[in-house]
Amino acid sequence: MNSATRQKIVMTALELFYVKGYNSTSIADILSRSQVHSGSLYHFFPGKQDVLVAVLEFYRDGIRENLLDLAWMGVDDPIDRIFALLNGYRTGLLESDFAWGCPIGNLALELSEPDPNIRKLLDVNFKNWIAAVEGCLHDAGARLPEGTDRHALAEFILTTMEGAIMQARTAQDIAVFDRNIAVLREHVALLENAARQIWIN
Amino acid sequence: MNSATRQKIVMTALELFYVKGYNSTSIADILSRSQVHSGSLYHFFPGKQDVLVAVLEFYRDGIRENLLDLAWMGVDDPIDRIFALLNGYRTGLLESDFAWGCPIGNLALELSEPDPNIRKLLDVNFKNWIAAVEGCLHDAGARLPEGTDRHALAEFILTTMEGAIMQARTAQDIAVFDRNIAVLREHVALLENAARQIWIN
DNA sequence: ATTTGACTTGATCAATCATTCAACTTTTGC
DNA sequence: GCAAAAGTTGAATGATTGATCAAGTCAAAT
Repeated sequence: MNSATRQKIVMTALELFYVKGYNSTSIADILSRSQVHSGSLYHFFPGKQDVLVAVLEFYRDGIRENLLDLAWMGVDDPIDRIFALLNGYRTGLLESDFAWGCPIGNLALELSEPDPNIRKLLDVNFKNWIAAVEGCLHDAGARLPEGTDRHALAEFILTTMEGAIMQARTAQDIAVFDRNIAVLREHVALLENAARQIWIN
Repeated sequence: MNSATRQKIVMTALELFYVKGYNSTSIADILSRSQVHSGSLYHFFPGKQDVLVAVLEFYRDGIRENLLDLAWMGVDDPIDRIFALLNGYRTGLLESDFAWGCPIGNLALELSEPDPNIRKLLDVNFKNWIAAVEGCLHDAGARLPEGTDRHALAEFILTTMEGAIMQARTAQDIAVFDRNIAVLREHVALLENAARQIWIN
């Protein structure tokens, strides 16, 4: 059930949805780009929306090897890992001349009234990202003040990333992204400071 | 050049673009909802994109009276004003059952390769919002540490708002929004603390 | 070797898309 | 009061949309 054709469709759709968005990507776009005929596509997928489901499942199942492992290669410090992850998106913005961003974030805002199934897949993708960052924050241990809500902070880091991408793309200026990350860095620094203060007293 | 018909078109398009997005809103949608005939629409606008331009200009020109004045009614403290503004979006999410969010943010992510004119309008809308918040931060004076980059902080507050909306909408859970705002509140509190520390020493 | 079922081909479909236009009505300027 | 301009009406256009399907290919199983 995972033929080369099916994979070609999913990867092409992934690429197109990422750059053009879901609604602006036509089935014809996917077909011509992937060199697949419509009958084949509809053999594997009941409809366009099911292609999106497959794309979101690909993101969901591959977050470790396609995202985290790459961003964290050679980075061990848990706090550094967080900013290494964010820096991956920065690189994407620069390399694509602000065409890329966060594929999940784009779809989350584009699809206004998504199918419940799709909404859940978007949500689980966010949740997995948050869980990964939350793991880093947990690994940071006593470097953060006791009682810090690490889940909320992980959500906040996703928030910062999404908002920073949105603004940088619109302004077509990476400096906006950098300033946002700098404020986040300062926030983390303030937390680490507060944790040290408690330690001293 | 600003007939009742034209206004009806712009306000209807504003509403539809907000809820359904730009690409998912058809001219036929705008026409049927606004009870206007296609000839009239194309009398005022060369095409669909020009309707979007008019909508974005409406946002740009009305930020004071349509957004800030409403959010800041009876709120004088500059820091309170910032969170009152954010609370306005929270109310929108709740009242619309997560259909609303930030109209500019939605469009910014939906339109992947926008016309330069449109991109600039999106950008200027963000910039005006940031300038308003930056004004509050300026009014906060010595409550923030000397040397605080108030522009960067204002950008960061927009970032927080956009990211919080995105996550709350996707999770369909206002608690996500609240947790994000709580972390931002904590960051501001840490800054105010730091400002006081400097004052004491 | 033949049958079976998975897969491919590509012409074709109805629906919807943004847009056009000629005829018509109303408002404005003189 | 009349001519020009502004605005309205709604049928029609061609392009594109997502989707269908009958005919064909191919590999594996019996």
